[in-house]
Amino acid sequence: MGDILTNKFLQKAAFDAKSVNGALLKLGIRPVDLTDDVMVAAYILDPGRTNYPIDFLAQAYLDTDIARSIPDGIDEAAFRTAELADITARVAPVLREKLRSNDQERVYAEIELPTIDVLAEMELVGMKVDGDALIRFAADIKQQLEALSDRLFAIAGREFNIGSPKQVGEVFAELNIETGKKTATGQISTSHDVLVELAQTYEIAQLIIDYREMDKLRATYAEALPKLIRDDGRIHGCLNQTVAATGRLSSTDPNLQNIPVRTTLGQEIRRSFIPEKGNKLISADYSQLELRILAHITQDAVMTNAFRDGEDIHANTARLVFGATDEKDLKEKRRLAKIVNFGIAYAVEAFGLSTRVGISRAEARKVIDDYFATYKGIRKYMDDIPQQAKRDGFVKSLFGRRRYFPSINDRNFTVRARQEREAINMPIQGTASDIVKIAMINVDKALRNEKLETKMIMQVHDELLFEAPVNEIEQASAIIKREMETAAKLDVPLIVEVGVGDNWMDAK
DNA sequence: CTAGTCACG
DNA sequence: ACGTACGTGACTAGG
Ligand SMILES: [Mg+2]
Repeated sequence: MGDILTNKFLQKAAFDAKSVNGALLKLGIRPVDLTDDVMVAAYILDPGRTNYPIDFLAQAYLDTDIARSIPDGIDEAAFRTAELADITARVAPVLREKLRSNDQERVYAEIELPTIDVLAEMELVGMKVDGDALIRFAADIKQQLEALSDRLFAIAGREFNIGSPKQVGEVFAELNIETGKKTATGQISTSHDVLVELAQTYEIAQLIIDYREMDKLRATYAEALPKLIRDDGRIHGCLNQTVAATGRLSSTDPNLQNIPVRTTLGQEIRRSFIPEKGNKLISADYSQLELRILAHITQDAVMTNAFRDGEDIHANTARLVFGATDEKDLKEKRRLAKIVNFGIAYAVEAFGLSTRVGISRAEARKVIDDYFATYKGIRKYMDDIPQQAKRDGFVKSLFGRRRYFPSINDRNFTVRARQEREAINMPIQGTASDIVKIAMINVDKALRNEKLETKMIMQVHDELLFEAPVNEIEQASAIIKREMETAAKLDVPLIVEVGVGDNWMDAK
């Protein structure tokens, strides 16, 4: 077996190679050098599926079914394992040929396959978490929640389950508080946006906002995470490579890509992610990655030059599009520009922009028109991509990653418009995913070449997080920054900001 | 199991 | 005139 796995002249295909090599890695055995992962290959061919079970691969690519029953006298687990190996070996060349004819061999072989072992290693290393700090935080929050409950019940004139949107809506009705907005099922909406509006007039709305924030932190993080800390003091979550339709990774069990960072209270959670004694955390994140990619893809001269000149892109937009002049003017217009710059990558319309910025629809319409008048290349892109998707059925990232849009010609306006927005966003988000994966592969390799102990421990879409011995910090930081900034050569520079700290918050 | 909500990029 | 910003995952309530 060992001879087969280490024989360089044999082609070896796996189904879910991260599980295979992760298990080996855990035993201290070097990962197998695999020529194929059929699950990942199927994901690259069509990343829009929810999963890629072996039954599907057999059916779709070999036109066969897996056995409906186990032959007499054969152990079920043994049979299914052999069958999995058989189908994997047979389907691998079929998938390879499809990748080749799609011109996707490089994204598969040079990005996705090398990413697998990097992810396996990251999962194995895990993240150290201060469980006691989280438990203390949870206890503290719980007291505050009880105090808040009492105030809420006093205002409502009765007790109710604050965690139930339905009951919150009922309380609002009893107090004659009009929210205006309804949910998809006709219920009164009590979402954050609605509550912020109501908070202008009603104290209860602000209290519910506060309650929700604290309860979220309590349940999802402060109480959940300590239970997941293993004997080594670390959390070993899963990084999924075949889930997101755009090429991004996803994180589960637990999700470590949505650790709070925005609110002061939430930042306490982030502070509980710490290095081992003698180590520090290094956080490296791309500055404006998606906007830089948008500039590159659209070849918009104005935005491209702004990035080349090292401009503050939002301030630049504020001046060029919205005519900001003096400092005071700039501050407000920069805020608007930032929201528009983000929204553009999601194909925001006047309606969406108006509610986000707090201006009228007519004003929002003018803002978007002015934006496109300045960034003409971006307007062209917004027109071209949906056409491309309608013509080809898919769009692709800079590195050949595809996403299909089967409903982009739907007769239903809403369905069609949604797919058009998804199509507009995909090359941007998809290319960002490509670049970050390339960076992960290259950083990992460079750290190994230099024989450093520094370990990559998390990826959060445009950020890589590392744990490094203190004596390696300078060298590792330089390697990380260099490899991330040179992961792709675009017509605009890629800029990475590196921070070091004794917890995830302070490393920012 | 689905809906509603909210944490992140 | 339609519905209205992309991509995720987890928790709670309620059926
Ligand atoms: Mg960033």
